[in-house]
Amino acid sequence: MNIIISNSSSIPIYEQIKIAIKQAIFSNELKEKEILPSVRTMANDLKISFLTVKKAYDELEKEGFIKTVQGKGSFIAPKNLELLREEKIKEIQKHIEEINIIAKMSDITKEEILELINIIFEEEK
Amino acid sequence: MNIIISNSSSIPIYEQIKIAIKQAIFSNELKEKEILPSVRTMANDLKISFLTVKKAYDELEKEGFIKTVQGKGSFIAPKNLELLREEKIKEIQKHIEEINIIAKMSDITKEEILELINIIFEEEK
DNA sequence: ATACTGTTATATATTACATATAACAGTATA
DNA sequence: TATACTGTTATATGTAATATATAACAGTAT
Repeated sequence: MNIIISNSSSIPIYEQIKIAIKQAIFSNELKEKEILPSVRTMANDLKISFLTVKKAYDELEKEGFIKTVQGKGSFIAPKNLELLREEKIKEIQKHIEEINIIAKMSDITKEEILELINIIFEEEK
Repeated sequence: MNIIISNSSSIPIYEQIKIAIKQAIFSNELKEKEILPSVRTMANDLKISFLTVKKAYDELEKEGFIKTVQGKGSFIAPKNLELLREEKIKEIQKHIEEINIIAKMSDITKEEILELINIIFEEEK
């Protein structure tokens, strides 16, 4: 579990931790039932407060990505690929909504956007 | 100039004002050299502090959308539509690149994304 | 017992956002 | 020139989100 955080980022630290863990789950670097670093261990490693790590873990648990047991630790939840996919689709939706706002403000047509998508998506084929 | 703001939104009030004015500029509701409501007038209308309106105006000026003269008021800047368009297209490109990365990581197909675009873009028609 | 886990409560600090108030400065005009 | 508008600046206050420090408490494993 290798996490790099930046305290100069506008993204809160606990959010950076959440993103890193989610990505590790998706890339299978963290597998089902695997134990995560304890809140204090990760806090020491990252030189931050354990309360910040706890906040990240609490939210990950609420979102169904991990399962925490007092006295034992936090574990990767039986992975729900569909959940991860839904998360990613939501991220994409947010980007599209942003694009929609910009496009409407600037008289950029859907056709122009589709063209950009074609160019960018085919680039690395 | 009709602006509706929500103080329960997660978007700051000054940001909501900026967005509303930018949209009014692009939709030509506000034309070049047209005067905007004074900071105090808009503050009264929206029942907010004039300092919040001033913050919005200050940022709009920095971004080149309006021009403020002490004692006179704030005016819509001579607009360079093509330049603004190019900037907006670049913003959209960045979003599409982000989408591309997420999609490739999560096995989300271009077709699924195009479907999302259709849904989101048609929503308010 | 001990040494790990997580949990909770209290307090403090910083930053962004928003407000209130007062005083100051530029512009237009009756 | 007095006035009534403009914008500007300084000071102070308040709230919420984020992050920290510290201490005490509770569960688990050996």
